[in-house]
Amino acid sequence: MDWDDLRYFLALARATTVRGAGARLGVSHATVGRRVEALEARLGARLFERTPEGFALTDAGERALTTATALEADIAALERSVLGADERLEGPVRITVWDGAVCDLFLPALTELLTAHPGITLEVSADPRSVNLNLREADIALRVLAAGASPPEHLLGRRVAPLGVASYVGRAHARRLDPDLGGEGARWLAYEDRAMTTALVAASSHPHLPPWGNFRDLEVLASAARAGLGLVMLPCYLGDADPALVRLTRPDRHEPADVWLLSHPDLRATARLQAVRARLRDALLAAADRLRGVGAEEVVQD
Amino acid sequence: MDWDDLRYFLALARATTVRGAGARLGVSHATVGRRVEALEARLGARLFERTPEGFALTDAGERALTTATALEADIAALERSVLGADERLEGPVRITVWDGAVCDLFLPALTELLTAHPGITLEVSADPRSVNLNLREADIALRVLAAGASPPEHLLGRRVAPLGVASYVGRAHARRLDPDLGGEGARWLAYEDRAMTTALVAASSHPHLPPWGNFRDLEVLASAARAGLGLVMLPCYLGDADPALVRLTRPDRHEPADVWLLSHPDLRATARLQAVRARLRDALLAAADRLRGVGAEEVVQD
DNA sequence: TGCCCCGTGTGCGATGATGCACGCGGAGGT
DNA sequence: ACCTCCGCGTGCATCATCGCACACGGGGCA
Repeated sequence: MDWDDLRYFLALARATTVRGAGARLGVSHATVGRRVEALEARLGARLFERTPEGFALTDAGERALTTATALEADIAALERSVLGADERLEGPVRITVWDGAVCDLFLPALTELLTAHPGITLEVSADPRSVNLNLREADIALRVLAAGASPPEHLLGRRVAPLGVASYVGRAHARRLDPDLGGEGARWLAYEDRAMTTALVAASSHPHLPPWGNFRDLEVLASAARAGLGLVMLPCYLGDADPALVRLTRPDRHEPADVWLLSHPDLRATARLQAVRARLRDALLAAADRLRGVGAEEVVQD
Repeated sequence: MDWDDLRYFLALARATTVRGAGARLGVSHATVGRRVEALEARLGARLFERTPEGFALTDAGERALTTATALEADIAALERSVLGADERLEGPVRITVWDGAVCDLFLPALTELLTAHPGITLEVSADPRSVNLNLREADIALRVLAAGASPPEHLLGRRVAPLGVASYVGRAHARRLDPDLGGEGARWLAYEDRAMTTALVAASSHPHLPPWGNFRDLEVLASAARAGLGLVMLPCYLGDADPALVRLTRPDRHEPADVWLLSHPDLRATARLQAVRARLRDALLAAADRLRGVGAEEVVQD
């Protein structure tokens, strides 16, 4: 019995295809198939039903999934436990941000630390989805939470700054699109998250303008605005930093959300994480104005 | 992170030497060392302190041991869970007995079942130590419990017969050693378990005779008796079946213990285990007289 | 109805892990 | 004080495992 086979089983149960599971595990789909097959042989039971739609769990598979999920959590806890006692300024630090552009706000502040301790390796990933710090998918998470919301239970969290959102228009298209400059037929470029879009539009300076389109990434949204496809509401740190964008004439800065710095309590004492966290926090506090979007207002004058 | 490394870690934590751990796992000692080393590298922490006396757990190792032990239990439960639903009369059946000689009492009764279902493979091991059925070290255990004692909690148990113990002497040495035939200087050959030996001697027909020696295996004890090294108290199924042994003239049959048939509730519904268990139980019930040691009394007449 | 795309299962070459044999160091016994 | 035994770490030959490429089958779309 190879305990590692349960890792493959778990991935396959979640992905439902050997290709998908292999991609997540970073191995070939053939390996996933072989390992799961071996596991079934050793256990003497079929864990999956091979259907044209993919791999579906059998009853035995469902029971195994329960156990395997618990195992995964236990092993993640083990990792955190031993990592929590690590006093060396070496090793990987995994940061996840909700949007890649915020890196501009803190990466420069980390260079000194990173050059002083070349053993520390940084892994930054941008992913708007929530990550599971309990499973150690990351060590430090930068996330945006609605104002007033609390971070998940049992997580070490610090609110570093309110996140300002403002309305922007492509600089080259301001006269054509800004309603206050006589623009006609303008529309809001919409996030993929329609509920959030509706809320943002309702609270905006021009709640009567219709939403249009469906953009998932902030960067894409900014690009669409630069191209003059419509008006857009963006985090100020993004819109203000983009010279091809300009805020609408009528100010409507919202601060509906806060930026949080999250990490797992088990890793509180880990030296390298402590160091990175401290620099990160300071950098974000120092960049609070840019995150709120104050001090950078600029309006196109007629 | 290879989950299987935790299996090696666990074995090493218990064996304290890579050689011992390798032996238990059925792999080379080099492999154990390499896998544990890899685990430590991945976790970024030393789990063992390399001392001249062997591998000692560090603090981090102690914490890891807690988790790994829990993982082992979970995985064993998973095995039982999927195995419990196995309706095929195929696969391994692992039986452990407290003494190899009892196999004579039930193996003949299994031949029919085993020839009818060649897919069933039998693995029998004789080990007087207690086995952990929760960890699935065996599927079915035959164990001797003191009269009145209960089987471990949460275990499916059935008392199949009282175990008779009687005193024997080598047939060729009866006249010389049996006190009731005028033997002088006789002594009891002692079990390794001195407490049990003392209790047995005290309850015997000749409590004044001194214990002597230190014999671990029942078979060895019987051999010593055959050689005339002394008197011996043996389970009746053993002594009565040995033509070179004869019971002492003064009867002193004890029934201080019971034979129990133990298995795990999770495996109750497993077809092949059900079948084997049923045959096993019937065979032992049919052999109850031999286990008690009645109907086979034989006394050397002067 | 025919085409295309996606996903699974299999054969072959390559890589990485395993087992074996050896050297070394320390502890215990004589 | 010497010797011997036991256990750990390392180099090399072997073998299992993995990744890659291909064939096959089934559903979706035009």
